[in-house]
Amino acid sequence: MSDNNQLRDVFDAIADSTRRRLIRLLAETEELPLHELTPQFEMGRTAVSKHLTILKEAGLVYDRKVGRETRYRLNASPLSEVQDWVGFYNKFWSTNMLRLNQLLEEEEE
Amino acid sequence: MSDNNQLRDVFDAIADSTRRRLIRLLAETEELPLHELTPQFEMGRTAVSKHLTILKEAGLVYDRKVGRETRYRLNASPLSEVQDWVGFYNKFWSTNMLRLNQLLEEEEE
DNA sequence: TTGACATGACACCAAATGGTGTCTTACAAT
DNA sequence: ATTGTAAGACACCATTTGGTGTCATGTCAA
Repeated sequence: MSDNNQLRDVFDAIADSTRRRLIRLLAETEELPLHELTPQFEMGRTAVSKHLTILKEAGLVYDRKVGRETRYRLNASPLSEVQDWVGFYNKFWSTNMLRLNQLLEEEEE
Repeated sequence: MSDNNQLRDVFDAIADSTRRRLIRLLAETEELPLHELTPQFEMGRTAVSKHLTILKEAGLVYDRKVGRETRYRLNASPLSEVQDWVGFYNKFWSTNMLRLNQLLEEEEE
């Protein structure tokens, strides 16, 4: 299942380190409003809000309004696409593969 | 181990779908020169070359000159960083976690 | 009801991104 | 020796990105 109606590529969403930190914070604390997330970063509220929008477009966060604040919550399931992708290449950095690379290096035409 | 002298963030390098296709092609064929990679894409040689440079900066490809061609080879090991990162969040999309999300959704304040 | 707070929605800007085309150099082949 | 191919190095350009500041709206609290 997971979310397929994502406007934005998940790989794109996690490319930015600020967004990865946001994911981490939301993983730790379950649900957080913008004004509690902002002071964790050295940038303005608007910038953090934009990053959260991008995460939302990728389906990585949900948001819900509670009073005057908007609380953000992690939805990690789109990350399964990343895990599947990277899992495929796992076999290419096994110890055997590193050995093969060394051999090719030494050969050097 | 793996490569730590990378100029560019691995997450950044794999954010682009063209570069992910390049990684796939190099995983399939072990070693390929630029002029064989280029026709796989709907863009010019220069653009493909730039993408390969970015992959190189992230340590994801090696290149070696053979005659007048430059052959590119995959080095998947920096992808372990991605696998480690995404692996941490695996527990957040287990079936139990999805159930919890549903409950929070229904509650809805 | 007045004032402070949280956020959304813009407009704006500099720098990075992802393409293009051209020129030059190196190498291969005839 | 000449010609064609492979690729590096640029200059160039449009669009996107990642930040800023400001203004408007909605909500809480005194």
